[in-house]
Amino acid sequence: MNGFLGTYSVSLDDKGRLNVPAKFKSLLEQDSPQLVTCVMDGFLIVFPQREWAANEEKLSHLNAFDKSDRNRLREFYARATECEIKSGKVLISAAQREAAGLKKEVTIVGMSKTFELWAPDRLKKIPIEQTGL
Amino acid sequence: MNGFLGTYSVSLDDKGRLNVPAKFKSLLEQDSPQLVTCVMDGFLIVFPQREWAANEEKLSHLNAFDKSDRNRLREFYARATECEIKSGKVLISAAQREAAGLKKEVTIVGMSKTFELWAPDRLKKIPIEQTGL
DNA sequence: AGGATTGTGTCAGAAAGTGTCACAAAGTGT
DNA sequence: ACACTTTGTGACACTTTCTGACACAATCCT
Repeated sequence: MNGFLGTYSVSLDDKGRLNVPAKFKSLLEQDSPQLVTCVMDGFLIVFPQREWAANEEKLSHLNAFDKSDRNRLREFYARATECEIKSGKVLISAAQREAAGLKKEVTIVGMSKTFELWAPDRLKKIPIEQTGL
Repeated sequence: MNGFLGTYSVSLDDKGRLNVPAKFKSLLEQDSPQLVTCVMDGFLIVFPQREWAANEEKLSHLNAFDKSDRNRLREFYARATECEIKSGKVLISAAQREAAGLKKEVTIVGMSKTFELWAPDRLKKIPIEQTGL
């Protein structure tokens, strides 16, 4: 597999753990069990560790002692949580589940380098724009 | 873990001690139990000992006999307090709690090399669009 | 010195996170 | 279509972490 592709429907277990689909799991295992989940506008993005680091890189020019730079850095870091695949599952923290409106059912959408976690009803509301396809 | 990430909500105990989240604790223990807390603009920054030293390094070019440089140095040092993780907890002095408006509930925000302590009501959310994410 | 205040260690119960397993469902090969 | 393999679900027991409290030590004040 070349990247995360497709849409999957999975369910969280009683403790809020996500069972990573087998296809994604095999991709991740080549890398490392480390992931970073990041709250976006109503959904979560899951970055493999390496991919996260690449994004972090882009912020390296910001100055942590400048007030507005610091605010931007904070937004970035505060939304993120480092987590790990354990026994094939990833625990999504209560706060992040809350932020993304995740209950039991979760829709996973592959986005090549990353993938997204959606509450099914939120995803349905996103109109399909012209993709140029 | 590669850095402090994420947002945690913790509570101070009856003596104003902060229970450091386990994920941060494991990061700190690789380093040392020494920390420096520094009052910023309405919140506190917590530096692991080593990170504090690195910042201090950056200030070393300032001239202690220059009036405005000296003012900057004073600001930096005067606001800081050295403290230590003891039995997994860090005592935040009454003065610093006061300055940051910390009562019982505290929001911890990871900032990679450092982390911040906020009174929940002071920490405002910035809409995603303005963050450049 | 005596009493108040502040700081420290510890512990029990609650809450949150983890490993494992049996079964169900889905996918595969013949 | 069948048996077999892989994947996903739900549950349970267990471990770790967090909270709130208490007892005690150190410090400060008068």
